[in-house]
Amino acid sequence: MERQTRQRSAVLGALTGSGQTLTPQEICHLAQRGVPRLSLSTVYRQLKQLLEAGEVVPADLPGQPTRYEAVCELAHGRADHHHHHFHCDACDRVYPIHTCPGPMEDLVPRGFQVQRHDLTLHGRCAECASTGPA
Amino acid sequence: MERQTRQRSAVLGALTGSGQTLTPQEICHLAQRGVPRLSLSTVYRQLKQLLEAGEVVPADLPGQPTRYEAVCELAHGRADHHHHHFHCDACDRVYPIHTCPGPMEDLVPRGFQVQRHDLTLHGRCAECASTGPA
DNA sequence: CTACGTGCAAAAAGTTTGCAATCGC
DNA sequence: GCGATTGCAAACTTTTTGCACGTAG
Repeated sequence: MERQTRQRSAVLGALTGSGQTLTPQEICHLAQRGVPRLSLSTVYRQLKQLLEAGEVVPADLPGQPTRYEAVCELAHGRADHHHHHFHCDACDRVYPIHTCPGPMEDLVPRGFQVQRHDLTLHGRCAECASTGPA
Repeated sequence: MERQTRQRSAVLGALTGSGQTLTPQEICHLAQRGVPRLSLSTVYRQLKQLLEAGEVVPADLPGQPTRYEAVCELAHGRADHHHHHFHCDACDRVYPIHTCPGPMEDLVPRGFQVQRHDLTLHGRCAECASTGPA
């Protein structure tokens, strides 16, 4: 069903090309390098389709606008790869964390069923930590 | 500086009274039982003051509107008590988790400095798990 | 009495949708 | 050519702000 439009490849290209976890705004700016008249609505619409197609996954960090990341770049080729995020408070970039502290079932009271967990680390990335160790 | 207004106690009362983690909307509805003409703006303004006063802490769950919780009820009396959250996908309630999987420094690449982490568990709470085990 | 707090309405920010024009297939 | 996709503008949601009135101290 999905048509191959310039906008679609520009959106996906912005994500895979950056190898990062981006907000819709950032995606729009990046993708406009290839398609100048690209609108933010189209970015949202394409993101929705790409989500359903499993080519992109959302990364909802607490207290921030939803970001998106390309599956192929960040998930090492596995569509369902479980990973977490590191948010640099200094440069506001988001890095994938491919390790996990392990099962969480023990943390909850009796009777609770844990199906999923999100972990977000905050701090300073290597670059910002070395630049200005505030 | 902070004045003791009916609105202020209604907002704080809604949080402490419920013992839950609530959205500003929920707080407003609850608090309007005592102050019917309470406006949502005032809820936000009081929440901001209560945050600064350390009587309330925000709980930003990924992909959801920000919720707030009263410190005294949920943090066992310690203003800086570190805790996490369990979100029930069925009833949409949020429960505090007072345990923690432990230090997270090992998860990040060399050079990264971890200062903080947020953990959100998702699943079904005891009540919903027993009611209808979907 | 005076200044902070309140309610309302409007604004800002992020996201979704309606619609006519466009473009892939 | 047909129908999905696009761009624009308007709607919607969550949160913030401007302003005149109310009220605590």
